[in-house]
Amino acid sequence: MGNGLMSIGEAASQSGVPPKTIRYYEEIGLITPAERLENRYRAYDDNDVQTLRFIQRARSLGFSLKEVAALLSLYRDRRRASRDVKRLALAHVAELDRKIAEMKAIRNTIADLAARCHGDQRPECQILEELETPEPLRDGICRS
Amino acid sequence: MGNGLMSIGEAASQSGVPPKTIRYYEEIGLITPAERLENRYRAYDDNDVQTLRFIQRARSLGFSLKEVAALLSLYRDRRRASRDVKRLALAHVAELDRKIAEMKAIRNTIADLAARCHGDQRPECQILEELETPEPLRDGICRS
DNA sequence: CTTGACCTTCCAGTAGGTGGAAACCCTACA
DNA sequence: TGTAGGGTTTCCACCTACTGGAAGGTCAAG
Repeated sequence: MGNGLMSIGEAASQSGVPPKTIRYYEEIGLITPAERLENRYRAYDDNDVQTLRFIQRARSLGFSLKEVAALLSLYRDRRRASRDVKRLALAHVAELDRKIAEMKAIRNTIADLAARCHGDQRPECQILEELETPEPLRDGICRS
Repeated sequence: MGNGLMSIGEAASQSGVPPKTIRYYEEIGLITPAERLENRYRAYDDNDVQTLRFIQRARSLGFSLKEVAALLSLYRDRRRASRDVKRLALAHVAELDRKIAEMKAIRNTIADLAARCHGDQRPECQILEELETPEPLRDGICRS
């Protein structure tokens, strides 16, 4: 293909998004359906690869596909206000902060229990006892 | 039901596990199939509720259903060594630590980008620019 | 001419449920 | 007696974000 078009495999290796995933993104309408060659193979240009790379990076930063779709439409809109992009990013940060706090609390609860378990041959185990009948909550412990 | 048996709805409200989820747990074999009354309704006793509560707590601490199944079999085994329980708990703590670190790195990357975006009417946006063409990695930034 | 690496489609499965439909059961109330 | 409501039963579909595999088409090299 000397005309700036490439196969799905080439687009995959240039963007970091696997072929299967590219087809999936097309199927769910995240990207516009690729052109087809005579043999029905999908054909991509550098612009498509750019978009795929954009998606790949947004995903690696933990944005959901829905958020990626929003980012993409902002990305393509030359007139967008940066305010809208920032709002989306800050909402994501807030969500991450929430999840991190939750996981930390859970982590500490389990680490706490594990510290009180001898961890030897004997059957007595504070961990199972707590799961069976929990003690009253202490600070930093989250049970939703 | 005066005989210590209760319906799925009652078991649900006593354990905190919704009826649908109880049926689901039965379907996947996490709990043993409930007894049935003449009318084919499921019937639970206090022991079943205890088990459901155990599951509910383990789930709220982020254990996967597979891990919960392992905890349950340890829970039911009076001869188990507390070492085995502790190992499972500590593995979970390690996994949580990994995820927390990953999320923190991602969170900081996005917060960083957002700080460099004006967030006003203008279209220029550092966030989209970074997604389009990333700068070299700096410390604390994770891109998998 | 065959081999192997691509590509195509479709179907199924992952985790952990949730929502809804259609039908049955039981009780209370008019 | 009829009915309205709340439970319960089953089954099927949907959610996220893919991934694996099967069956078949295409193409270039040896």
